[in-house]
Amino acid sequence: MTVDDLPILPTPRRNLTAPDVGAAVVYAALLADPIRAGILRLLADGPHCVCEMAAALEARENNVSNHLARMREAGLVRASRHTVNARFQYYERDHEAVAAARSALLEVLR
Amino acid sequence: MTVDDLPILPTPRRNLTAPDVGAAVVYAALLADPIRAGILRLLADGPHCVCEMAAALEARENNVSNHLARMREAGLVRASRHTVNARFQYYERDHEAVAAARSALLEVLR
DNA sequence: TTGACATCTCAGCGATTGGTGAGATGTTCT
DNA sequence: AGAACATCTCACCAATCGCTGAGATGTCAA
Repeated sequence: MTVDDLPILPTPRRNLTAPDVGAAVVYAALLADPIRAGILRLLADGPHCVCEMAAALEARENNVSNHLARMREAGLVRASRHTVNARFQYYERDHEAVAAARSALLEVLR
Repeated sequence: MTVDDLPILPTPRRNLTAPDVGAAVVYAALLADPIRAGILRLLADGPHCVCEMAAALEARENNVSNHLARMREAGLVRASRHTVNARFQYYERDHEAVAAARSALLEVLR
């Protein structure tokens, strides 16, 4: 559909309902940072500890930890200490939350 | 896969390659605002003029116009005056750019 | 136990961002 | 031509955001 397919003498429709994009905006804001997006991309291939991700992303560990805290609160990732070497905190994605993010964003870009 | 499926005595892999999330971050930043996300969602159903979208989103027209300018520069939307009533500037999505945004974001959330 | 390592938390700062107001351009109608 | 309308641009301000540094907690190894 191009613009010229519109009805002749268009009168702006001023009573359109506002789309609900709240969830999509929240998830997009989380993805809108190279470190957070990099973390999510890394975790797509399986769990990683903080120092692994910091090295891969060339960022400082406390910085990565800060971003992980935000994504943890948003429910996108989950942390658990490894049972053998508890010094490392391993992060993994919450697949349900990631699926929710995916569908919320696809709803906007549909 | 859960964390306990990891190899015993894990040694952090510090030589992982950094994923390229540049495009996804740019598109996510554009979606990370209720007005811009609302615009994209509205345009999914066909072209709209600025005043229509401003009314639907309950935002001021110059504010909507500002956001449209950013999305225009990013190539996500395109504007053209209606041939009959040239007072209205009709916006439509650039389907190729939207598809690029979709695949960049899905690559991160894969 | 001591030291090294991995992670977390948080205050502070510089940078970026979104909304606003005002003014300018272009279009339609009378 | 003049008035009303639709849109655009831009400087300004307040709010938000990301990075840093410092200090604290917890874990392992010597």
